[in-house]
Amino acid sequence: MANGHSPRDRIVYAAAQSIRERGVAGTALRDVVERACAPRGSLQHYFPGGKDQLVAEALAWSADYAAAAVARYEQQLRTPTPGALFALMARQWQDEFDKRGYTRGCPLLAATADVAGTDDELRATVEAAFDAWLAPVGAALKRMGVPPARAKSLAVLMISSLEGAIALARARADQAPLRAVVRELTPLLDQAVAQ
Amino acid sequence: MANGHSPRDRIVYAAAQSIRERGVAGTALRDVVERACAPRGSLQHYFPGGKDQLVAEALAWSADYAAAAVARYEQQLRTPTPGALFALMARQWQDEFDKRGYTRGCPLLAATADVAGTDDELRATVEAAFDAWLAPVGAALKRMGVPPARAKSLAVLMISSLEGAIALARARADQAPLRAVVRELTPLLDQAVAQ
DNA sequence: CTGGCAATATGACGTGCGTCATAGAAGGAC
DNA sequence: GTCCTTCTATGACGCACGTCATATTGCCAG
Repeated sequence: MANGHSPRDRIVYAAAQSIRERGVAGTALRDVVERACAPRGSLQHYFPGGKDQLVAEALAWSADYAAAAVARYEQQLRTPTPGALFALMARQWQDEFDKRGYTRGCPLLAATADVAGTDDELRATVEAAFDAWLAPVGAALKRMGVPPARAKSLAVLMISSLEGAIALARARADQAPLRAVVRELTPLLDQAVAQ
Repeated sequence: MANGHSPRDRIVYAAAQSIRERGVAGTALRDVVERACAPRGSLQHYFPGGKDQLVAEALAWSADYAAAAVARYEQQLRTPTPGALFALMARQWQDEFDKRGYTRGCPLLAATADVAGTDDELRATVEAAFDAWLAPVGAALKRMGVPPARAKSLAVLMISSLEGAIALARARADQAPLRAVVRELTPLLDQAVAQ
């Protein structure tokens, strides 16, 4: 963990990973700095806003990461279709579960479940994070030939199904939900280009 | 809250509601008994297994509730099709958000996000809860004419999309994700009967 | 060399948590 | 009545948490 990044970046990253595992309420700052191989004193120095600030930055980082991944997937595709993009997004999670088990989910979903109902400020942060992820998906769909009017709602469908399938996969410790969602959704997604 | 049910039942119910709002880690037992208008001493009497037992029972209760709701929806439908069933399931959440705001989500999803990665015993409980919800959906699809081979994966798609859309709706404090998912998924679901 | 600022180190404080110990009330069985 | 089981009441314990106060280091500008 004590790699080339700055202590501050490592703390944000470690916070994001902890949220993925245990949720926001279950994330302890002492544990985060330890994982980040960072000094405890750095917490109050880099994040004077306390836990809220750190969580907000972790979520923003996660959203940027997801958005960058979407852009990467789009470039990788030889035949760029919505279904293929969705399959690649799901593929990433299957690989994650393969390699590291089912301990980690999506930080945005975890934050939503934990604090969307009680902390409106953090809720707005999560909303912005989801938007930063949905936007590139919708844009990619348009470039693939999906009518602009449908691109947004198809992006919502993709993210919703993916998030739900990730959760189901974790709960069952089985990738089958991810495979099922991809299999069932691919025809619908690719059909949206044809018309 | 001090209605006709027994103190024990009220505690389980209040625990489920608290999990929906704040997640498992964010749920405090002192707060649960207070909401349930139940004596604190009842906690250690009815739930000698501590918080884990209470959470497990709350999740099991939630799953039973969801399963019963599915059965009710199927009966309500004049023209029973998969799309209409899904629309009704989503409709319930839109009404919930309308009446009570976006404070409460799905307890199963919250439990998955919080503890699926750390507590395998509770993870198994969540898995059982999801199965108890998926089973009646799959059975209903079969009765509507969906080929048995597809019924299960379509049920997974429905639950996944619904869960994800609920989360997105909470994060954005907006029902649009639920509407989008229903709109996009209805043709696909109803098409599964025709063939 | 030295002043000053960024960064780190470390201990303490108060709070809220799950849990436990122990005692008391309620009410039927006999 | 008395006894026993079920349920309730209440305080305390230990621990982990977020936060704060306060030193101390490292380092570069002047």
